[in-house]
Amino acid sequence: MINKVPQAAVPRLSLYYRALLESRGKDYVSSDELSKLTNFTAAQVRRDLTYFGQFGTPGKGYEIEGLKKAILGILGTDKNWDVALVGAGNLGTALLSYKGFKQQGFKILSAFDNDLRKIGKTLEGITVQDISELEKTVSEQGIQIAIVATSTEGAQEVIDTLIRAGVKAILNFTPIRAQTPEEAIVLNIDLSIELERLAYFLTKAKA
Amino acid sequence: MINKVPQAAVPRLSLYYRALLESRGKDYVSSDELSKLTNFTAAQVRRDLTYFGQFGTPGKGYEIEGLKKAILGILGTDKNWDVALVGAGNLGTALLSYKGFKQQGFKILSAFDNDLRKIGKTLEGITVQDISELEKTVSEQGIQIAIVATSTEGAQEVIDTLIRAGVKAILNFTPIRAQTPEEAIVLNIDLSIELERLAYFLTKAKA
DNA sequence: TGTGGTTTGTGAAATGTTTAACATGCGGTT
DNA sequence: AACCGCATGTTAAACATTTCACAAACCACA
Repeated sequence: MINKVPQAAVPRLSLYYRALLESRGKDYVSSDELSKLTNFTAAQVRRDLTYFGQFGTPGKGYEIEGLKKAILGILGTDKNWDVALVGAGNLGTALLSYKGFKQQGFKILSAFDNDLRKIGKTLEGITVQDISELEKTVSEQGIQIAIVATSTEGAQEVIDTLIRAGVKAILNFTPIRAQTPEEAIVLNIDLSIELERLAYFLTKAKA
Repeated sequence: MINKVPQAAVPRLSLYYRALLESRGKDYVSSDELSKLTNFTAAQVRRDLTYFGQFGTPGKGYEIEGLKKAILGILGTDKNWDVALVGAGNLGTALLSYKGFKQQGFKILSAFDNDLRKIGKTLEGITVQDISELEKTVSEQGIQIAIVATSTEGAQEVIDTLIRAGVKAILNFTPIRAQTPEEAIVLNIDLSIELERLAYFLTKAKA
């Protein structure tokens, strides 16, 4: 592939996949139909898919089962992924019980906290371990994905430890912007910033 | 202002603000220093700020207190915003106790659920109300921002109700992509999609 | 008042992404 | 086997965003 894939195309792929799940009973779906299901333009649907290969048949559209498998393969969600959770507070607990993860092949395998009141507790079948065991456990289990839902204070250190343990991809719910090596990725979910974007929208709308 | 503001500039503004908070003790800060604090380029810092006005002094930089106030005004976080929370499950409860919101002037004023076991409970000083009261309460209280942390099933209906009640900005944690009128905004926080982006990164890295 | 050092604000270029438009290719039909 | 209709894949244009590079502006100091 010569062309680079726009970052935004990847989450769109996830949405196309969801749309395909809704198209049961049919064999083929056109970019036009996917467009209506996802609210992206038909041209964008076709363009996005061609970033990754040629999946359609002119005159017919995309064979649904084949395209589903192809997208799973591209995203890597045809495999199961083990995930470590750091921080078993309110948010961490909520994430542990979030149903959507398991559905797409993500399994939280171990959870960690530094709060003695939480360590040893079992939530959703996972026993919360002392954070001092983080590096050893994660590296032994070969976990590559981690979710950080700790307080802000220890977050950079937690992320450093995760990287040392071999984690390559992190979903970070703390407001810090961590420094990480090139070969790792951190996606930040920053709730305050999202609310501020909403406030900006409301403020601007009035002006 | 002739030039349109890129969508991505707004969250960067939030990050500049945070960087300014860390620059205590100084009066002025340069785009170069802000660049180092935020990992954006100095040119981007300057460009972003000029989307909203002229805040700097050539040769000196940006006066910190003035710039802080300016950003607060732009984002609308100089005011307090009341927020409604729909869905008092694990995630909703976690959001209720999330400290970062209050800090930036967002206050969850009321919470709703359709589960009889949750209705009437008081969490963080907020009593969970029956979702049937959603439209009336939210419209009476004049709330403009809502967080949706319900299950997938009722989500579109919840969002429709919020819009009817006058809500203009929604932070949506469910995986649905809601249809809303032009004058409203919905920001989607889709945890499965974020994990899938991570899986894509890991899968691609190997290839 | 003039000069030097510094940093902004901004045209212009470079880069990246989306949309438009259509030639190409495929399947079905006669 | 040839034709028709349809939807893909792709080329080119349009649009959007970021980076570059420098003139203009300001301050400090002599």
